[in-house]
Amino acid sequence: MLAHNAIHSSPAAISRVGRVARDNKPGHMPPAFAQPHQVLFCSPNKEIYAQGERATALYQVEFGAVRIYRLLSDGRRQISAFHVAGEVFGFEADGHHRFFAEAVCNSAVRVYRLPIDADLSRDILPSALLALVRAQEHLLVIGRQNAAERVAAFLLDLAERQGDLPQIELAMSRTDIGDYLGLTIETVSRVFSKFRENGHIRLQGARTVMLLKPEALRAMCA
Amino acid sequence: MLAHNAIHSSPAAISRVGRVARDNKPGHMPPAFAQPHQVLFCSPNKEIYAQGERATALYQVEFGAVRIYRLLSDGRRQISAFHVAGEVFGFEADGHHRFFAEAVCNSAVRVYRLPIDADLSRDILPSALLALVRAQEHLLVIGRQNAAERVAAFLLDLAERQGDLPQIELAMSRTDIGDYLGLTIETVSRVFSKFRENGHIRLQGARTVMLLKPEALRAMCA
DNA sequence: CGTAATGTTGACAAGGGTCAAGCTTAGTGG
DNA sequence: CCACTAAGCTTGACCCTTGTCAACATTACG
Repeated sequence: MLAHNAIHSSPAAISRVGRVARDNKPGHMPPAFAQPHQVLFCSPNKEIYAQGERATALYQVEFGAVRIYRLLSDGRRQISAFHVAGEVFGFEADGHHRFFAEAVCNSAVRVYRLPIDADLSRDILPSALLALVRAQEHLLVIGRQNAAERVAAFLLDLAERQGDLPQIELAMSRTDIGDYLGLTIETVSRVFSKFRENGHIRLQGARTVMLLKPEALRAMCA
Repeated sequence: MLAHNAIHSSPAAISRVGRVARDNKPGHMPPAFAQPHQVLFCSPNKEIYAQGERATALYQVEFGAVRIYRLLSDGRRQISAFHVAGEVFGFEADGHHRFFAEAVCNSAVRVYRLPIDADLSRDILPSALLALVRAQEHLLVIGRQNAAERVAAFLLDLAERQGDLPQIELAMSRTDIGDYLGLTIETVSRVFSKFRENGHIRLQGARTVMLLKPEALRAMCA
């Protein structure tokens, strides 16, 4: 079952791109943190941390996108979240990572080594709670919505996070989308095609989506 | 789809059972909080808070069980978590509840009104992170595991939370289990029957489960 | 321009949903 | 104490959505 999407190319260790200048880009990061200890530049599929590793830092996406996922022993994968610019990830309950984190595309990630001081830890609670609410809402999508509803919810969520522009750039492959929505790539692809035929979206290549009727999509996810 | 489990009888308002004696039961609550502002006694299906309400408190289960859930407009329900004795719930990202919380069975819930003072808020971060990890792990179960694997994971999780005794008391109905696992009651029932036929479990009535071969169940969820 | 990775589409199969009937259990009242 | 009832649970028959397998198209890249 689903063995075809078991292949992931991320044996590479974390490459520290060392302390770099980060005094630029003032204040377009939502929870404007203090100086990160370092900034990590990642090419696609670069591993940021792995399941089982000790959790030594929190991370904030500067640009690009990151996937958080888990694997079953037979290779089935569930992506629990995508994180884009400004979002914080890497929270763990007991000092070691229960998930993998990888760059989806060329990305930069700010690294805040633990322990985080008291001021900062007040700032991160909202980020943790946001992640919790997102995960719980995603449970509803995966647990109770059909394929079309899941894809509609996904597209609307992305559009909202990209500033509600009608045109969306998908950083992730169909495999990623399937593993996020609990579907196969074939089903994802068929839903995209159906949406195109219905006039709900326009596709310019596989990764550029224009939402022609966002209301129609919104109506689907009730 | 799934309209048969849309009926929920909880129009009742929250009944405050006022300040009661709570100096008893010392220190068997994992995150030993200070005095709660009140303790709420709940009969089955009593609403603790509703989606849309302002979040005014955090809650800790004293005994019994609580379900956290969301509804789609057509009545489909997804239970994102069950909470049992000692667990804290009610975290929200922006001051209002995105979910419903109801007692599953006769229960008592400690109420800590917001804002929580600084000392306490340090204590609650671990609870929030635990809830986040649980939700993300549940995503894997719902997104990528089949019916038998989901039920196996559910039974093992319950057993672990009840102290790893071989005998489990289910506080919740098949409908609740189905809505937690993203399955119908019929499928849940069939999996229970299959596990009984395989000798993995013994059922004494519908709500008492003995795990005869926990290793076999464990092997299923990889 | 050629090759590999990614995406699309079709035919078919299967897991789980739907509908319906019957069974168990707990609760109630005679 | 037992019969009656209603709610919850189980089981069967059938069917639909989505997964599987395969072929082909498209895109990205060297």
